[in-house]
Amino acid sequence: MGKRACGGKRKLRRGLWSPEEDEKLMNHIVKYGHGCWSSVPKLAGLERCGKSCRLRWINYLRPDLKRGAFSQEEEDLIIHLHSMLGNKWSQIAAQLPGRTDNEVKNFWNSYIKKKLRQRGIDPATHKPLDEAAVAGGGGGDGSNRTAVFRDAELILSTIGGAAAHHLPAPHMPPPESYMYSRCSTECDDAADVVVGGCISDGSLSLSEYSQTPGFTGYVDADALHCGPASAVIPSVSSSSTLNSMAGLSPGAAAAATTTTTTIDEQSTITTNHDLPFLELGTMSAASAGNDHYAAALDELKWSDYMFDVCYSHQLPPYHHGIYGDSKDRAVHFDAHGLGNW
DNA sequence: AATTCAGTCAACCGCCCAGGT
DNA sequence: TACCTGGGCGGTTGACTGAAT
Repeated sequence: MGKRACGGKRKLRRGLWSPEEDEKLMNHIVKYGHGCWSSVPKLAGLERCGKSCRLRWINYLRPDLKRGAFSQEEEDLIIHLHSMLGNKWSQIAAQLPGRTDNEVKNFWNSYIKKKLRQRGIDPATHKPLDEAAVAGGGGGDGSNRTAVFRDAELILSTIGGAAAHHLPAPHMPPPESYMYSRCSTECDDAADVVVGGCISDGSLSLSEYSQTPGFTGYVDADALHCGPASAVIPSVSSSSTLNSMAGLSPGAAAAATTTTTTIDEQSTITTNHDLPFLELGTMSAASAGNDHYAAALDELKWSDYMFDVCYSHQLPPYHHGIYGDSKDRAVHFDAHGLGNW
């Protein structure tokens, strides 16, 4: 099985994308949508394979990307989700608006993994390292995640600071903002797991992970394979949702990301997925004085800049150079068809 | 100033899965 | 039912960059 890597007979370009290629791809998708990815390169006049175009779009050109530094809340959420899902980067990223699976994966591998190890936690199992070793060398697939993970405790004991108190210690009752819903199937491996201070008595899903007034992270119940009783919570970071939003204007898309979703018969939660740049700005405002957020703001890259400016001035994006970063790769895009967003 | 090293991140590769024929 | 194709995902690689020596 398995297909050949893209390329085939044609000699296709590989490696880093040039600004010109980005422009071609962006203009094409803005005008026509991506449709069938394999036809995109031809239609867009690119000597790339469809896969490469898709990846470039999803990981870099997509207008809803947040970029910039991960916030403490995002980091906490990633750790929690990883303890439940393992290396399901796409599912984890789906709960982090504006983040891509690649970004989350890189962040995990380059930063969180190391941080957990330094704290004596096996990043694969979320157990103490010595315990993980006894358990049989720690199996790197995360399949043995079900016994004990104390990320909340870890975070509380290590980061101090603003975000820590938003996570309950394992012995503390959860704040009201934590809402759990029972799921019917496929969550058995979560049995007896300590999650944010609650020990479930069986199937468990963390349906809302609300930590700060300015930040709400969501666990897509479907992403947790928690059965049909759970509702799907839209996430603007998922590519499927992005596709569905392709027909919306930015304003409409922003509006569309504010939804009310019924989780089960007892619980109703209101999601408030602001667009990424707005969210980051909100977090920053809510966390004034927190250097972490200040740093995050400082590291805003082109997408944040571009969309901030465009939305706030009711302008279509891409009138501004999209490469607002230090690489100084100014490119201007054709604004036609942006009503499609 | 030059070199080495480590960290980050964009991109590719190979596999799996779903849908169509 | 078997095969084919496209989309998607996770793992890995390699270029780039900044810090350390």
